[in-house]
Amino acid sequence: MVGTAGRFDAVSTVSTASTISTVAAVDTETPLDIGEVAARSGLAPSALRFYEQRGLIESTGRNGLRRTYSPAVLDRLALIACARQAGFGISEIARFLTAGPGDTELRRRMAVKADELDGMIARLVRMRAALRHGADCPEERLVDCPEFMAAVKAG
Amino acid sequence: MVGTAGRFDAVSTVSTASTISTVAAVDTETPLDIGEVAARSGLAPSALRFYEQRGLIESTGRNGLRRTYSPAVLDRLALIACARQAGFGISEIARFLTAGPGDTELRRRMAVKADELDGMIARLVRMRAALRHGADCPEERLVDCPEFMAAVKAG
DNA sequence: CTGCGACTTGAAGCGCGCTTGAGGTCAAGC
DNA sequence: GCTTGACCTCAAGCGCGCTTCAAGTCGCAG
Repeated sequence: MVGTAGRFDAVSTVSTASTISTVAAVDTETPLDIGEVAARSGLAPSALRFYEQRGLIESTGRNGLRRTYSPAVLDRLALIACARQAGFGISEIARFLTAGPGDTELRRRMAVKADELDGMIARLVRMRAALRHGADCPEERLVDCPEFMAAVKAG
Repeated sequence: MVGTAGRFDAVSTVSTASTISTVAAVDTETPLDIGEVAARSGLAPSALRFYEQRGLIESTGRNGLRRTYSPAVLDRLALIACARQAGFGISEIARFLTAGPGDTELRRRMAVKADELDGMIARLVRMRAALRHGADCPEERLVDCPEFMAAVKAG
């Protein structure tokens, strides 16, 4: 159940309601219900509820008791996923997402974070080089390969 | 207590015993006791014990009942930190570190991981761009800034 | 020789990011 | 109309990566 990730199962909602657009253009109006969003984002409904509870996303309404979301939430989820992978915590992301106009403090912290990302990216690039080298390095134990270790040390 | 990270407090061990080397060249022989390693790596002794228990590092002996480590462990810890930041789990890192000669399966997985890092690095780079832009974007709410959102979507 | 303080062990605890369970509600298909 | 099944809420649980606790041991300064 868990391993079997998001499969499409409620595409009907979208395809039935198109009376306006010419082709199959991406609908930015019709609300998606949580199942759809889950399927498209690859996240579990429980995760979406969790995010909503934490203020990362918001539902635009209900269909019965099912949450419905604006299609725009998908972009937002992409952003969240991106930020998560960059090492941001949930509450931190929430702060970024709810950033007001005069929130100079937060903007400053964003710049700081960007600088941190510099270092992180550099480390990841070295890690990647190390892995690539390690993948076909003839050395017995990887740890004994100077090139492998060097890739990590530098920086 | 916790916030007050590793401060030097056992440097005596090293400085007292130097009868050999000419200058203050980095000693690759004299074992470091756990406090030293903790101070130099920025990790807590408990974390070092934890890593040892999980097979990520190994102590070379004891000084009384204190663990002692080869200075080489510092490189290894750097590698581990790097790998951790790249999203590797502890047990996964252990497998990489204990890689044997004929472990082709593991080498293949390293290549896969390297490819995953490609995507990850790309996302981080985009995240960085988004943060840099967001840091001085005049838009009211960051989420409303098309350039900010675009930085995340692409890719 | 006596403290002191940083280490030792093993087990329990914590924060984070969700997931799972119990018990319930609703919309749609038969 | 009734069943089905995906959602609902709220609370508890889980895996990961360490940290903390309790009780004990040791090396070194005074």
